[in-house]
This record gives sequence, C-alpha cells and structure tokens, in this order.
Amino acid sequence: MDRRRELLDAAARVFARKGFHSSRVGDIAEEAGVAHGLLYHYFRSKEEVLETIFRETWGVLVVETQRIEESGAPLREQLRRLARFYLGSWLVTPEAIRVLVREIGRSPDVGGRVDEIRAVFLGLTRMIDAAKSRGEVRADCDPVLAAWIVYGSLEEILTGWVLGQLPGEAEDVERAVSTVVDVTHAGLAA
Amino acid sequence: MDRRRELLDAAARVFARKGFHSSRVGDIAEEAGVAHGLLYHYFRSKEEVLETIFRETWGVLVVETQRIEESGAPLREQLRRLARFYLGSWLVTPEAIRVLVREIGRSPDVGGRVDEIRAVFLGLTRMIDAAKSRGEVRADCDPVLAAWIVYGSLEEILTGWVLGQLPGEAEDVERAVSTVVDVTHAGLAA
Amino acid sequence: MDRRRELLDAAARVFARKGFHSSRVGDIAEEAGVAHGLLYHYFRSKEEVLETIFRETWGVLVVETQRIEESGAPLREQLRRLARFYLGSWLVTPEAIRVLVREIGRSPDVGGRVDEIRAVFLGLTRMIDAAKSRGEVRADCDPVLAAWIVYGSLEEILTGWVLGQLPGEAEDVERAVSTVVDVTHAGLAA
Amino acid sequence: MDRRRELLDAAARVFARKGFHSSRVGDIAEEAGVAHGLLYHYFRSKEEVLETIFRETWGVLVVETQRIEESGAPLREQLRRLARFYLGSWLVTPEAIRVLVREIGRSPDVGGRVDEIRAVFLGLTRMIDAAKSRGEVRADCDPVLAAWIVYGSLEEILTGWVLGQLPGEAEDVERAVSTVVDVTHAGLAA
DNA sequence: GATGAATGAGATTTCATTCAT
DNA sequence: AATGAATGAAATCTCATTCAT
Repeated sequence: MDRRRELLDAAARVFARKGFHSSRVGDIAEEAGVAHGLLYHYFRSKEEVLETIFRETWGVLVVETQRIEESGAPLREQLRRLARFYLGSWLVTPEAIRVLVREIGRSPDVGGRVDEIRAVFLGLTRMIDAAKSRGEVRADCDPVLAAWIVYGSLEEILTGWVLGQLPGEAEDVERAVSTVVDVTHAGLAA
Repeated sequence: MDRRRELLDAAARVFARKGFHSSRVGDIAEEAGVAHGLLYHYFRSKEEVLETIFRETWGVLVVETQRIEESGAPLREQLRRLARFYLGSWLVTPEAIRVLVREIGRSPDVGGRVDEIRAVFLGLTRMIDAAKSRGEVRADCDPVLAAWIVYGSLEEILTGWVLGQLPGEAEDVERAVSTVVDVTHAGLAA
Repeated sequence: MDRRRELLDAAARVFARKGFHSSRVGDIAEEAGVAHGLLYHYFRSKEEVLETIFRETWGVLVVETQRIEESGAPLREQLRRLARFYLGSWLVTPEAIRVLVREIGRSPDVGGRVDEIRAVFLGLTRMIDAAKSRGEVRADCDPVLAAWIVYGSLEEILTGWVLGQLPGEAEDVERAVSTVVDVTHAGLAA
Repeated sequence: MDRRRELLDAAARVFARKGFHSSRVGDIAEEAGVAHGLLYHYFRSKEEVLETIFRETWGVLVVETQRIEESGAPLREQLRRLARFYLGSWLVTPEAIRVLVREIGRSPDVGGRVDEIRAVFLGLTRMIDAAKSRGEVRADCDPVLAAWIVYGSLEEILTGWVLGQLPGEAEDVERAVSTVVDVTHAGLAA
C-alpha cells in the first residue's frame, strides 16, 4: 500500500540488476506493478529515486558509524561493530547495498553526495587516530590511508557478493566479518 | 598516425572525464580530432571501445600478477611489487585507471570482463595460499577472503585518487604502497 | 482517435508516395500529425509498419481467395470474382496497393511474407486444377504456371495503374476485369 | 581484367541477392574482389551502376522487341519469340533479370527509365493491334490491356524463378514459354 | 589504376518526462 | 491516486562518396 516504498524497493532491485543507467523508468514501474507515470507522483525524476535510495541506505551507515565512534570502545571492538553492521546489511537489504556499491562513489557526478560519503570516512579516520593516541595503533600508520584500506576491504567483499563471486550466505558473512577484523586490526595494531 | 591508438586514448580521456554513459561518440571523435564516423572504422560500437580499454589496461595487470606469482618471492615482497605496479599505474595512465575504477561493474554486462578480473584474484589467492604453506601467513586465514581484502585496499586507494579525495602525487603513491604493504602483510602474517 | 490506424494509413500514403526506403519515420509521423516517437509506441520499427500494412492488405485477399475457391463456382465465375476483388481494391485502398506492388520482393527479407503470398497462389492453383478435373480447362495446361500467369496479369495491370501508365478510373477497372477474365479464361479453356 | 564488367556483374549478383537499397557499395566491391573506392573510377554513383545494368539488359530487350515487331510474323510466332527471348534470358543472365524484376518499374523513381520501358510495351501493343487488323485477334480485345497482360504473365514467371518459387531449370523455361504462348494466344485469338 | 582511411549528412530508435483523462 | 498516450531531445550508427597516397 505504501506505493512510495514499493517503488523504492522495486528501483533498488532493478538498479541492482542492471545498473542505474541501463534501468528504464518503465522497468522500475513494471517491477513495482504500477504504471510508469506514477513514479513521477512520488519522485521528481529517476535520478531522485537513486538519490533517495542512497540517502536512506547511506544515512543509516553514517548514523551507525557516529554511534560506534562515540562508544569509545577499543579499536578492535569498533572495527568489529563497523564490519558487522556494514557487511551485515548485505543480508538485510542486498539490493540497496548492491546499488550503493555499483553506483555511488563511482559515478562521475558524486557531486552532492560527496559530503555524506566523507562523513563515514572521517568517522573511521578519527576512530583510528584516537586508537593511535591510545597506543593501540602503530605510530607510523597514517590514519587516513588506514581508513581507506579498512573501508576498501569492506566494500570489496560486498562487491564480491554483489557480483556473485564470493559466497554470501549468513555464515559466510560472519566469517567475513571475523577475517576483515582480524586482518585489519592486526595490520594496524602496535 | 595510429588513429586507432589515438581514438583509444581520446576515449580514455573522455570516459575518465564524464563517465562512459555521459560520453557521446562525438565527444571522443572531437577529442581525437576526427569525424565521429571514423570511430566505426576501428570499432564496432562505443561499447567495444570501452571493452578494448578495459582489456588493454587490465591485461598488463594480469600479466604482471602472473610474473609476480611465478617469482616465488616472499609474500611481503610479492605484495610490494603488486601494490607498486597497481598503484603506480595511477601515475602512468591515470585516465585508464579512472575509467576502470568507475565503469567496472556498472555496465549491465560485466559478464565478459569478469574472467580477466578473476584471473588476478586467483593469482593473488594462490600467492597468499603458497605463503601460508610456507608458514608466512596465519593458519586461520582464508586466502580467498584475504585476496579480496588486499585487492579492496588497493582499489579503494585508487578510488580515493580518482575521486580526488586522497592526494595522489608521486610521493603519495609511494607512501600508499608502503602503508598498504605494511598493513596487509602485518594483518596476514603468522 | 485510433492512433494506430491513423499511423498505418499515414504510412501507407507516405510509402505509396515515396517508397519504403525513401520514407523517413518522421514523414509518417508528420503525415499522421503526431510526434515521431509515438510510432514506436505502436510498432517496434519502421519495418514492422510495412509488415503490418502488408499483412492487413494481403490478409483480406487471402480470405477472399479462399471464399472464392470454396464457392465451387465455374472457373470463369471464380476468375471474375477474383479479378473484381483484386483489381477493385485499387479503387478502395490505392495507397496500400501501391505499397504492395512496389515493395513486395524488394526488401531483403521477403521471407516472412512469402507464406501468405503462397497461400493465394495455392488457392488459385487449386481452383484451376479443380476446373481441369471438371473438364473446364485444357488437359495440357499446367495449373501452377497457369496460376502464375493469371496472377501476373492482375498484378501487372495494378502496376500500370500504380505507375500511372494505364488509366485507372472506375470504368477502366471494370473494363480491365472483363478483359483479364476474357483473355485468361479463353486461354485456359478446353 | 575488364574491371568495369566485373563490377557490373558483381553488382547484378549483389542487387539480385539483397535488393538495391540494402546493397552497400562495399558489398559490390567485395563481390568483385576490389576496394570499394574503385567503383567510383568507373561509375559516378551506386545509382549509376543500377542505371547501367538496366540499360544494358533492357536495351537488348527493346532491340529484340523491335526486331520481332518488324518481322511481321503471325502473332503466335511473335509471342513465341518474345517469350523465348524474355524468359530465356533468365538462363543467360539471371542476376540481371532478377534486378530488373525487383528494382525496375517498381521503384518510386522510374523517372528517366519510363520511356525505355514504355518502348517495349508500345511495341507489344502494336503487334497485337496489327494482328487484330489481320483478324488474328478478337475484335473486342483492347490491345493495350492485352499487352499488359502478356507482359505481366512473362514478368510474373520470371519473378517466380527469381524468388525461387517456381522451378527454373532449362526444361522448365521451355515449358513456361509454351504455356505462356498457348494461354495468351488462345486468350487473344479470334 | 587501385586502395582504404576519412568524412559527415542523415536515419532510426530510445526513453525520461508530461499531462489529459 | 493512477494511467499510459504523447512528446521530442538526444544518441548511436550507417554508408555513399571523396581523396591523398
């Protein structure tokens, strides 16, 4: 009954399947089982649909990253929570994640989104920097590069799932969380 | 005088600037200083141009990965050479890298490209596995996931440069190589 | 208000005027007073428009031929009805006739159309053959060749009208019917 | 060695196979085994190639028709010679014939060719009219329509061969000649 | 004569978006 | 709210023709 919601979910599925540019507005409407004109009651454009998916999905991530940062837990614990949240979302909303991975941050017009993406990176960087101050991280480690490495590890595994190159069942997710945390933490640790 | 080459380079520049989908065939031709019809003398379609850029750029990476694998050097050394080659390509052919980073996995038919990508992953996986046999890597470490983590770290840093979010001058590249090698090797090491 | 119909009729007029290959999709749309994009709402391609005109026009001829065959009337009567229907269509839908006469066998894929054409030929052949059994037709006459001759006579006269080489007013049509029937029937008769 | 000849023959074959509009200049050149640019040494345009084939092939027909007319032979004999020449050419230059049948007289721009086509019709009409004066043809028979009927019979049989719908071996040709002559002569005879 | 790279007008087709119903 | 016919800008691709070599 919430047509807006249905359209968003349908769009996520379609974008996930074919990519944003190759997805027609008609495909989304068909997936949602409505006439394509209806999409324009709820969104100004196809672009806005993507934008909305991005903000909804990414927004949650931003909030959670902040929460983790503010917890002040040890880095290893923070990494675990971040990895669990990020990779775990694959099980909850795989399509939205797929869209994020494929379309966002790679698109030539990241434009308006860049700040929100940066927020996550900054949070992660600050976590690592703080851990460094606490002596949990090697002194010669650049927190900025480290943040990119951690994030890249997470994103690549998501990509593997997205592209069907890595097994992405529930137990695989748990194993991936452990591995990423083990490797990155050991890699950064003093 | 090698018009095919000129068109390919022009296309890389244009794709890098505006993305594949937003680039018109006319843009490529204009960049190359020829009539757009000529592009169809050398390529069957705009898609084939992208495909060619992809194969060319990725091809050298495949070859180099093989070479590194066959060298049988210690894992740390192998990682260093891989990181140096991969990240170093940013200084050599930034446009092609930009195109690769942006377009891989965004077109509806990643299909054709996946095989060559997989070749690199398999090589990396085998390197880590071999190192594990030699006792250089922790026993509880899954080489497949580890390969994805290493690759993800590299690609994310490239993405940072592509998006202008990370400084990507020559000295930054060298530092990035060191950091990635330090972190991933320490993360994997026994 | 039946836009599909309007487009079909407009296309017939345009094709009749300039031939299929020289007609642009825009010409058809303009003739129908709509935007050219609308044509693709109703047809998959310009080719499909021609195909549809062909099938519609030829379809009634197939049906009528069958009806005439099943009537079991004497050959002369059958020839008269066939000629009247076939040549008479020049007065009813001259544009469609023009298109048929001009385009049949000129496009690279006559293939799809050949079956329906054959149906008429087979019907005509069977009529002549049956008449032969009844002793109305000379024993040494090959019904297949005879059918081609009859059909050729009809089509050539239509061609004459299409090309403006033969007068094609209502009374000319009636005279043509008589002449074709007289000549072919006398030619075949025992 | 006569490149011009080779190109003309190649063009006839290609036009016959795919129709004039669907034939590319490159197809003709490839068929002739030369570079496509060479065609423009011998002909001003693709159109001129068709024009040339038309004139060469049709020219012979015009001359022969005249000769037959001037022979003053009985109508039956004239019809036989005409049919033999016209249908017989299928065995000699089937491609050229195919082109004539498919492209000429049906094309929306018969323009310049109309006079030469008319010449054959006029000749045939005069033959029938003369025969009528000699009492060989029914008094109520319109020679103009009769000429179109005769010509249509011949052309349709050629079309049958062209489209592969009628068997067109040497003996079939002879049979077709007899049948057409028998039918049309009996049809016209007093 | 012979080649084929180069041109560019022009045609088809797609598809996001609008809007009357 | 919901529909889908209608629009038209824009993009890809084709191919006859030219011309330097």
